[in-house]
Amino acid sequence: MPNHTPRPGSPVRGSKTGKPIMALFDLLGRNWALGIIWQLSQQPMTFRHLQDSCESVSPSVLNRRIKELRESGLLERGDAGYQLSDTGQELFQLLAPLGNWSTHWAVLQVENTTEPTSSNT
Amino acid sequence: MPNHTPRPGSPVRGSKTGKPIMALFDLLGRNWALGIIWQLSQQPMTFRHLQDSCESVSPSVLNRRIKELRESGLLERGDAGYQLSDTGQELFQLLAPLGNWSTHWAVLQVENTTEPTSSNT
DNA sequence: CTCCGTTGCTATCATTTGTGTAGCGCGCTA
DNA sequence: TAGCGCGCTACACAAATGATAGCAACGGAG
Repeated sequence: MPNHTPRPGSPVRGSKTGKPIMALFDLLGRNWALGIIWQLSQQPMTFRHLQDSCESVSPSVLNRRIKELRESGLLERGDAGYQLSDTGQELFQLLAPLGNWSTHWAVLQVENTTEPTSSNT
Repeated sequence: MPNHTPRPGSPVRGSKTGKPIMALFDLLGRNWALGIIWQLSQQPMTFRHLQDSCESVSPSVLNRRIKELRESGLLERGDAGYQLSDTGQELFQLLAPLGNWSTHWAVLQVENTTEPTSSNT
């Protein structure tokens, strides 16, 4: 079982030091992890609803991410399904600005895409 | 070549809508992407130096991440090697708080690890 | 009770991604 | 010329992910 939830203090994928920030990056740097947190920040969701929100995430991966996020204390089960824990809410507060920034970034990307050569009329 | 740099506005891994936030999450949710940004935020680095900073990243992956981050406008080449672009700096400003929070999170994790049963004195 | 739909979740397997190692071509210095 | 470090590539193997099918449990309707 080479796949384990990254924990600060213990070696993680690519980091033997276990620096908290690296453990966090290992946890969040897995497919759909950030997306799941993002979706759950809006409202608690059932497993299947979460699956629908993340358009095409397979149940195997979703289940793995949920398990990891639960073990990391970011996510928990409630009456309405899965939801962010207090810790998860804290994290989301830090992540939230990425929403606006990403649209700003999108504009820059489109500019660079539509204007490969920029120094003319 | 199924591996392409996620761009806002075009379908990304797991998101056909191409919502900017999802494209960003797709980009950052790849192994070492966040770590590379984190390392480069401290100082520009050469390819090999970056490889050492990220303890065991293989050159193939590092090269891929660099290419993706460059195409995304977050990273560029300078005299001292690779460095964050202005856009990349912007992003890092938003990510920076994660550094402190991750240590806070680490404390919570350790508490839960050392006290598996919590409902006593 | 059976039937039906929904739930969370697992099993399986093909595809994609990452790892680890070796090494190339280049430019520089001596 | 030889030696060095540079960015980067090639290759084979391991790991993670994607996609699909399906199970057991629960609740409500009949």
